[in-house]
Amino acid sequence: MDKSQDALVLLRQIIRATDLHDKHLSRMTGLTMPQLLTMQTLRINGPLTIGMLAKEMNLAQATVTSILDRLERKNLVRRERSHTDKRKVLACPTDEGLELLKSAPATLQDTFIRQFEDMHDWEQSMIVAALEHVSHILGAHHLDAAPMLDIGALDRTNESGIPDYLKSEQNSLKN
Amino acid sequence: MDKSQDALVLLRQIIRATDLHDKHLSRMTGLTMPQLLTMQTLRINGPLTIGMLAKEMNLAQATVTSILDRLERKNLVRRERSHTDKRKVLACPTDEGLELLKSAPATLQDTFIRQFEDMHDWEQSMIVAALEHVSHILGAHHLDAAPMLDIGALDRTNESGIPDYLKSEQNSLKN
DNA sequence: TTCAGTATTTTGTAATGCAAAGCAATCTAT
DNA sequence: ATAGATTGCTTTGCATTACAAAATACTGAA
Repeated sequence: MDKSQDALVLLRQIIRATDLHDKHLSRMTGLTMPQLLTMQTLRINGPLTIGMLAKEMNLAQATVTSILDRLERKNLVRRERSHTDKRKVLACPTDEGLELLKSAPATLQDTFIRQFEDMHDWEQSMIVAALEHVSHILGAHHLDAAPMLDIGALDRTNESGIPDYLKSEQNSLKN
Repeated sequence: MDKSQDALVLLRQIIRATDLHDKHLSRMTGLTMPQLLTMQTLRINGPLTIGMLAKEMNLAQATVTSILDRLERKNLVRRERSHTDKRKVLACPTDEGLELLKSAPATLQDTFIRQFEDMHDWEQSMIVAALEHVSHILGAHHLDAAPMLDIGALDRTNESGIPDYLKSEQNSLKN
């Protein structure tokens, strides 16, 4: 009958699955979730200033500073001052840090991609279309998101328009 | 071309949107995210023992105890010892607690349901089918999920089978 | 009664998370 | 040039999470 209930339950299942996978990864790597999120964000985006990192992760700068302190102590991240603007500090993942992520158990998106690509072309299209629909309904199509499921937050708003509880500023990318 | 990348980006957008909405709700209600999650869990499930609550939220019992301490101090939750088994303590949302949730801004699922029900029947079916597919791929179809998006975690594993990083015990429901 | 098991709280420690204050570098307008 | 505003990060102080291990309280069975 009520397809909207069905859809909501399925969405919750999906979100929950990624959440549980995150916690699993966290245990495997010995990092806390915020630390893991930080590493993943750096892996995807490359070196970032602390401010950009904080914006990406939707956290206060002070919070990111203390997370980086611990990651640096573990030699997973290195801080490097920008040459062009010495106020800025770049957080760079170390080789050891990247290695840790690589050695982590098969990521959820690996599983997803493998099974997704086994599907018929029309099935793939149907799923993408449906997800687009849902994303639009939730006002999520504005959000800049990396193609990875593992950890639960990249940030950034683009356009105007839809739900207003996302009002971060535009970002200028230049270190 | 690469539809799997598209699908992953869309999924991340969706997950991210619910996360941002959670943080928004958190600010509006003046509760932290774990506190909000606790209240929502109680709203959905009704009074629960501390142990059940912890299992639902995928947290340690000790953690839930301290969260409840603060919610109780705010008069949003009341503790009540079970009569039949005096070891057990039931966490009951107070009227004030339920009121707080009700006065919260329009929930994400309200938006979702409203727009979803405006769609054609075949579109609804397509979306549900696609979500089922995705849920299955992620091994999420086992997860017991309430039909609500607002806050990011209800727990519980059912069957055997798929991804093994969800190994909570079976739950016996009787206070 | 005694004892193993169950349910919760207490204790102790580490990590988040943030606002506000502090500092250093840069920019802007004089 | 240079005072004042701004930007970018860290420090400080505080409240909250989060969890393991120990302590407490109750139950049910031998």
